[in-house]
Amino acid sequence: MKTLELFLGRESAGEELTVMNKVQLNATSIPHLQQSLLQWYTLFGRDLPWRHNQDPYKIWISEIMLQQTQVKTVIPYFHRWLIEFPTLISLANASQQQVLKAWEGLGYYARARNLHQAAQQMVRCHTGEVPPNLQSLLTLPGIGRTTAGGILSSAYNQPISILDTNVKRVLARLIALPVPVNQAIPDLWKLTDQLLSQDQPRDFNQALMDLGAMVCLPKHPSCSSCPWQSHCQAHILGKTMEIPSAKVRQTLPHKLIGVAVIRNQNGEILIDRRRQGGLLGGLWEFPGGKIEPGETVEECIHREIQEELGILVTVEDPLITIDHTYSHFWVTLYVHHCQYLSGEPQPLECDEIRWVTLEQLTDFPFPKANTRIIEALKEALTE
DNA sequence: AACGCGTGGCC
DNA sequence: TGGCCAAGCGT
Repeated sequence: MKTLELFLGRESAGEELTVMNKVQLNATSIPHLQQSLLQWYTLFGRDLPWRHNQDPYKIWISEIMLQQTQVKTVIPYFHRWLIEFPTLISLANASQQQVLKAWEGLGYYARARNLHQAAQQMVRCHTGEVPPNLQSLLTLPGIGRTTAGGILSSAYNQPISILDTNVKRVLARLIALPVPVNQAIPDLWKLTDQLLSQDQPRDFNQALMDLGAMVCLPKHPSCSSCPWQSHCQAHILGKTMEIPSAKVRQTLPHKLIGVAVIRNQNGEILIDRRRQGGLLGGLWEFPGGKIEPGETVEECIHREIQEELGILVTVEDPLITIDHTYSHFWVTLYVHHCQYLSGEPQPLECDEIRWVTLEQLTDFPFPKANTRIIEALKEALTE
C-alpha cells in the first residue's frame, strides 16, 4: 500500500536525523479526500467578492488584504479599493500617500507599501500584468509562497498549493500532528502538495480554506458536518481540541508616550510622516515620544518636540488619554494641547512635516490611535 | 530562525 | 471583557 510518509520532529544537532514521530497518510485515500471536499465546497462554499471573477489583479489585491485579516474586515476595503484603483496601472501610477490612505485602518501597512511597489514592478518588468508563474511572483514584494499559490490557483487555475493558517489547522488535525505546527512546516507543505487536486486546484484550495474558516474552527469545530470526518485522525482519536497546540503568548510590554497637538497662530496643526520601513512607516502622526523614567508628561513632550522637530512649545491642557494595543506591545498616549513658540520645524527624526488645518487632517493616512486624537480634537475645537 | 508587524471580530 | 485569533511576509 502506498503511503505518504511525513517525518516529524527530527532532531538536528549535526548528527544523523532521528525520526521521533512518523505520521502516515494512506495515499489511496487522497482521491476520496479531494472529491468529498470539492463536493462539500459546491454545496457550502462561501460567496466572496473576489470569487465573482478571475481577474488576476483583483485576486492579488484580495490575497494581500486577507493576510492575517478576517474576511469580514476585508470586504469593505476590497470594494473601496477597486473603485479608487480599478486597474493595476492605476495603482502603479498612484502616490504612496493615496495607497496608504485607502489602506488606513487595515493594519500591517507594509502590505500597502509592498502592493504599491509590486504594481510598479509589474508595469516595469511584467508587461503590466500579474505574472502567471511562481518564480516571477515570488520576486515581488509582499508575495510569499502561500499568496503566490493563492493567486496562481484562483486566477489561473494552476495546481500550486497553499499553506495558510486555515490549511495548517485542517491538515494538523487530519493527521493528528503530534508536534506544534511551526515545527512541521516542511511536512505540511508536502501534505498540502500531495492533497491538491490537479484537476480543480482553484476550487480545492478555496475549499480547504473554507473548511478551516467554517467547519474546522480553532475553538468549536463542527466535526459532524465535516466532509473529512471519517479520515480525520484528530477526530478519531478525540484530540480535536488539542490540535494544533496553542502557542504560548507572553504579556505585551507597555510604553508610556507623550503626544503633542501643536497649533500655531493661524490655528494650523503640526503633523509628521513616519519614516518608511518601521512600525506604521509612511503614515502621519502627531509628534511625541516615550516618557523617560522620572519625567512628567509635560517634560517629555517639551523635550521630544525639541529633539524631533527642533522647535520650542508650551505644553498646555491634556486633550485625551488613549490606550492602544499593537501586535507586539501596547501604549498609553497622553495627548496635550501645545502652543508653538519658536524655531523652524525640521524633520529631524521623520520623513516630512506639515502645518495643516483641522479639515485637511482627514486627507492624510493616520494610524488608528491617531484618528482617535483627531476625533477628540474636532470635538474640542468645535465646542 | 525567531521576531517585527495593526486592527477588529468574537466570546 | 481581556485575551485569543485572523487567507503571512520580510528580515
